[in-house]
Order: sequence, then C-alpha cells, then structure tokens
Amino acid sequence: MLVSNHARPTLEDVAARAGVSRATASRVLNASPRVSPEALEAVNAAVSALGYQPNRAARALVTRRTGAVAVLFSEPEPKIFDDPHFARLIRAGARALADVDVQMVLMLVHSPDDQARAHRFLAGGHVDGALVFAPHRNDEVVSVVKKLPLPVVYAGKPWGSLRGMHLVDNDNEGGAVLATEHLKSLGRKKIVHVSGPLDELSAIDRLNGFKSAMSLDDKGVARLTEDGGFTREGGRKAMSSLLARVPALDAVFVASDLMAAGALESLHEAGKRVPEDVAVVGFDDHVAIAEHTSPPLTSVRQDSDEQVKHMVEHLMKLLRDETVKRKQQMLPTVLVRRESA
Amino acid sequence: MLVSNHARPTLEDVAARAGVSRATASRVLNASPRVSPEALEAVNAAVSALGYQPNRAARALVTRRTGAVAVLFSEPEPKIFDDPHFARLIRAGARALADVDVQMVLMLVHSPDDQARAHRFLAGGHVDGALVFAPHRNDEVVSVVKKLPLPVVYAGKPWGSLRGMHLVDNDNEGGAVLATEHLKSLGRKKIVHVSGPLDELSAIDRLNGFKSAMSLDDKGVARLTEDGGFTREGGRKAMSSLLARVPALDAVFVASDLMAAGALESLHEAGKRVPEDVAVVGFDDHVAIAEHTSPPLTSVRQDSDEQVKHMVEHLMKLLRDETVKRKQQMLPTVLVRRESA
DNA sequence: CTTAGCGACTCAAAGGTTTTCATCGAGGAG
DNA sequence: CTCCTCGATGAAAACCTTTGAGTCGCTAAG
Repeated sequence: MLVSNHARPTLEDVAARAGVSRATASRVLNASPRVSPEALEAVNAAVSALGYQPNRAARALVTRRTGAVAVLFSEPEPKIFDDPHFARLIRAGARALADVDVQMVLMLVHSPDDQARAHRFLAGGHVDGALVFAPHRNDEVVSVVKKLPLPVVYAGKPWGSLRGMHLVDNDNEGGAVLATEHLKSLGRKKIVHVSGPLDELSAIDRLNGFKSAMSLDDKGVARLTEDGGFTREGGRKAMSSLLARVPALDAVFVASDLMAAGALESLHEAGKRVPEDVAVVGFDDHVAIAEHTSPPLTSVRQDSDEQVKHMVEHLMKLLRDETVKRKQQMLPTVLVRRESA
Repeated sequence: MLVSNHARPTLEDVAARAGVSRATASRVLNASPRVSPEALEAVNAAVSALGYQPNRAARALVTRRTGAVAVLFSEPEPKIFDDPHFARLIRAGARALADVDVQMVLMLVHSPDDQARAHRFLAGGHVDGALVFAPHRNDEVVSVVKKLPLPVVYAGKPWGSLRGMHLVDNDNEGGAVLATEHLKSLGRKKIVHVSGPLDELSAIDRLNGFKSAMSLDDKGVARLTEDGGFTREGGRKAMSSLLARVPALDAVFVASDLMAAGALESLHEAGKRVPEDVAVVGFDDHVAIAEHTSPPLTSVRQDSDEQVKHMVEHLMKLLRDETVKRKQQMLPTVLVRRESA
C-alpha cells in the first residue's frame, strides 16, 4: 500500500486501483455511455473498496455548479414559530433535497437587511437555484429574486405577473369548492367562510372557490366571510364576529386548520355543538391539528410533502436544462372526512 | 474593457485592475498583515468596483474547508411540527450561521436510514463541523457523530459520557430552583411539578432543581411529580393526574411552556382559578405561548437564540483551531413574571 | 564594504475533478 | 492488403484560489 492511510482517496487513487485513467473513472462516476463493461466494473469495485467520495469542491469548480440550492422563506418570524405548516415545509425541503444529494441553504428573509443579504448571496453564485416561499402581496423577495439569472421555483402563486414563472401550486379553489359542496350536501343552509389574509393568493383562491360554490356576488361574500389572518387567534375572532353577524349560521368553511382550531374554540364558547349545530370544514389537513381538535376536524388535504417534492423535481429539471412540459403545476386536493362535518 | 461582460470577475481580474499580483489580492481578502496600505486600498477599490465575490469552490479546494456546517436534529417528526421550540432553533441557526458566512446544511435524522445517510454525508467531508441537537437517551446520532473526526458542538448535554465534548447548555437546574423558590416566596405550600420526559437530561436537571429547592427525597419526588413528555397533551394529562393525587395542591412548576399550556387547560376544566387557587410557572419563556395563555404565563427564560449563537461561536473557534477556555458552557436562566404566579 | 535581515511582492505549484481532443486498435468495406 | 470508421481510452487543459519559495531593494550590523 502506497496510499497514505488517513487522507481521503481521490479519483486518481480509484483510477490507479482499477487500472484505468482518471478520465475513464470520471466517466464511470458520471454514468457516461462511452465506457466498456469491464472498465465500469473495475472502477465501481475500486470505488467501494476505497470508500471513495467525490470531492464536491473540485467538482463544483469545474462544472460551475455548486450542488446547493437556497430555500427562501419570507414569512415574518411569529408566523414561522406558530404555524406547524412551516416546520413541515422546511422538513420536506430538507428531505427532498437530501434525496437528490443537493445541499439546502435555508434563508429566512424578512427585514430589508435580510433581503440585501439574500441578494448578495444569490447573486454571488453560491447556489444553483432557489425554492421560494413568498405568498404575500408585498414580498420583496420576489422582486429581488426575479431579476437574478437564477432558476427559481415558487411555492404557490407569488403576487404579480406569473409570466414565465415556475411554480407548484395546490388546487386551492378546487379544494374550497369541495369543502363547500360537502357542507351543502349535508343539507346546511347558512354557510359562512373564515378566509385567510387577502394579500395571499392561496387565501383568495379559497375564497373564490367558496364564492362560486355558493353562487355569491360580492355583496354576499362581504356578508358571509371574515378574514382570520391564518392564525389561531384570528380564526377565533373571525368566528365570533360571524356568529354575531349571522346568528343562524349552521356551517363554516375555514381556510386553514390552525384558524379552524380557533374557530372551534369560539363555537364552544358560544355554546354551539359541532357538528350538530354548526358543521366545520378546515383546510390543510394538518394531522397534528386536525386529529386533535374536538371533534376531530374534517379538512381539505393539501399534501405539502408532495408539493415540495414536485418543486425540487421541477428545479432539478431546470438545472439539467431539460425542457419542462408545464411551467406551472397544480396539485389536486381531496376532502378528508372526520367528525366535524 | 477587455473582460467579458457576463462572466463573474475572478481574483485575477481584481488583481489586474488594482495593479498587483493575484497573490497580493488574495492576501488582502484574507486580511494578511503582510501588505502595504496602498495595495490594500487599491485591491479593495477594485473589489467593490467589480463586485467581486470569491469563488467558494476554488477556495474550498485549496483550503480543504467547505464553508458549510451540518445542523442535526434527532427529534421525531411530530415533535418538530408541534413544538415551536424547534422552529425557533432552526431559525436561530440559520441566522447565526449566515452571520459568519457559513452555509447551513439542515439534516433531520431519525430513522436508521437517516442515520446511515448522515454518517455517509458527514464522513464524506462535505462539511467542516456540526451542531447537534440530540437530547434523548437513545439518540444514535450521538454515537454516529462521536466516532467521526469532526468538530461538533452539542445543544445541551447529550446522554452518556461528557468527556471532551463541546456543548452549550442552559442552566436548567438553576432555572428550576428559581421557579420553585418563587412559588415558595408566594407562600404556596403544596407545590407539584410536571416534568419533561426523563430520557432527556434537561428534564432531569429541571426535576433535580425542583427536588433540591423543595428538599425532597426520592419518595417525595415520586409523589409530587408527573411526566408530561414535553407535549401539550402530556402536560394536560399530567396535571389532571396530579390534581387527582394531590387535591390540595396550590402551585405547580411545569418544565415547559407547551406543557404548561396543557396544564392550564386541565386546571380550568377542574374549576381552579389561576393564580388564585393554583400558581403556575412554566419554562422556556416562549413568548408565542407564554403571552397568549390565560392568564399569561410566568416562566423561566432560556434564550435559545443566545444558545445557538454561542454554539456557532464555539464551533467557529474549533474550526480556527483556537483554544477554547471552557469546552462546556452554561447559559444563565432568569424568571419572567407574568400573571400566572 | 560585505552581508544578514526584513518588508512587500511576485511566481508558480497544488488542490481534485470534468471535458476536449487526440490516439489506438479492431473490424468492415473495397 | 489498405483505408475508414467507430468505440474506448488517455493526456492535458481548464476551473479559481491559497500559499510556500523566491526576488528585490533597502537598512542595520559586522
């Protein structure tokens, strides 16, 4: 043995052991077709014998690829803490990116300082692409990212023009229709809606689904819906105010499970039985919430794991310069029945 | 202009513009003392004029440093979703590492598969070091990481021998004493404790603080405490069972805010007024929880942001081969009074 | 007057991989 | 038998930075 015992083996070592040149070894690692079966086998054997791991930096240097992608969240901090949805998205991202052997660089960008930092970082070529979670109307991140020559996939529709943007969205409108139709099919007559903040398109889409399933005009919408801000406390308050405004209501479609949990509290306080007096349908099907409310919550499932997985796949295609069939994907939503409706 | 207009400038370009050699320019960037003021200024001017950003890969190749550190969480998924504590830690990590210009590679490692992947990744030399959050008794991560020649800083004490390990812990025991003494100073006579799961040393330390402040023996501890598993639901159940066992209790020290929220629910259900009938002190001072319970929760503050910041600082010192004064740091905890006690 | 020492530089090698281009050998067509 | 073609392979350049060795002009010491 001539190799030093502690240093990590290089491609050179692998090639030597397999009795081929560095170039051939490299071709094997990159699955090039121009390599004989014998060579392939010899190299693979050497790789596993030596426990070889390619040196990322060297590879990055020549391919001009970093092997890392940024994951940007624009949400303000309190939301990130309170809403398990974000933890779920972060986890899904970590997993999906690890699966394709790409490093995830997590950036929480909210203050102007953060934005400047993000811009510097992204423009600095430290990542190959980005996944962006920025649902709000005034999210500066979007405009920062848009002018960079960097492949980006958005989660849901960002505000503003969608021309040429790559995104993976959930069928919010369809899910809302599903929820509302379900309530109608139960024979409920006075159905109201607790919406998300209307500076997010997902909230607007859900509102629109409710609106069309109920055949409402704008005036009707104004009377029968209330903004709950996608927070638990907001959901509680919105529910209370709807109860005051529409005392005879017998069903409510709430645009998120977290808000629905708040709404249930409000209903209990008002002495309403669920689902006997008021049927409740949530949105997200976040098990940690939906299965632990009383009663357990009927909810529209949007599969965040699936969404993130699609985003990663989509971004990888962009990075490989593959043509993507559809720039904008829509994932289906389904109704999950539990006891609240 | 001879430089191509689209390519990123290299150190060569900077050197040319500043009228020095590449070596000198490099020394300026790395703050070497062996460089004249004029050269320094010329290079800095060139850097900002060209908007130069060092190529990470090239630098990594020669320095044998990746500029990335791994952040490992061993917690099972439901916990990560439910407990805002983790979101907070993740966020703090992202921020602290970004501040020192290091990439954070987030790994959630729980299944044996995850462990294998983590081992491969860490052994592969893809990161310079690791921050490990693995509080449980049987966390395999710790043994995986321990045998790697990789600088590691732990959050809190991992289970097992602490010899030579680098860690930043909160003063759990001291905080527990603080909480208990506070309850005693309010004149409470029957004080009980909802503990965390006893396979975590932070939970054990808090329990020990309670034990010593109450001058209890093991039998006393067994009678006056109950494990709430660091979950909301667990806190609720533990409180109920303590109410059944010690009907005359007039105060409770709960080892986490999340559990305290559950305990408050249980107390309300039992018709107890807080703090009149039962005084409650939590632990964590997690504002998102503590400020929104009714009544707002008196709690022991442990500053997670600070803890993570210290961990990062500590790891950076290890990476620079600086000697660290104390391998194991302890951060103080303080009592934050609100209305529950 | 010679030489050692010093500070500020420059030169060039090294670091590990991918990829272009040239080479080599074998097999088929003429 | 010769000329081509084609597939597999190897040599070497390129990617960009850090860093040790060497250069140059100077001063201080002998």
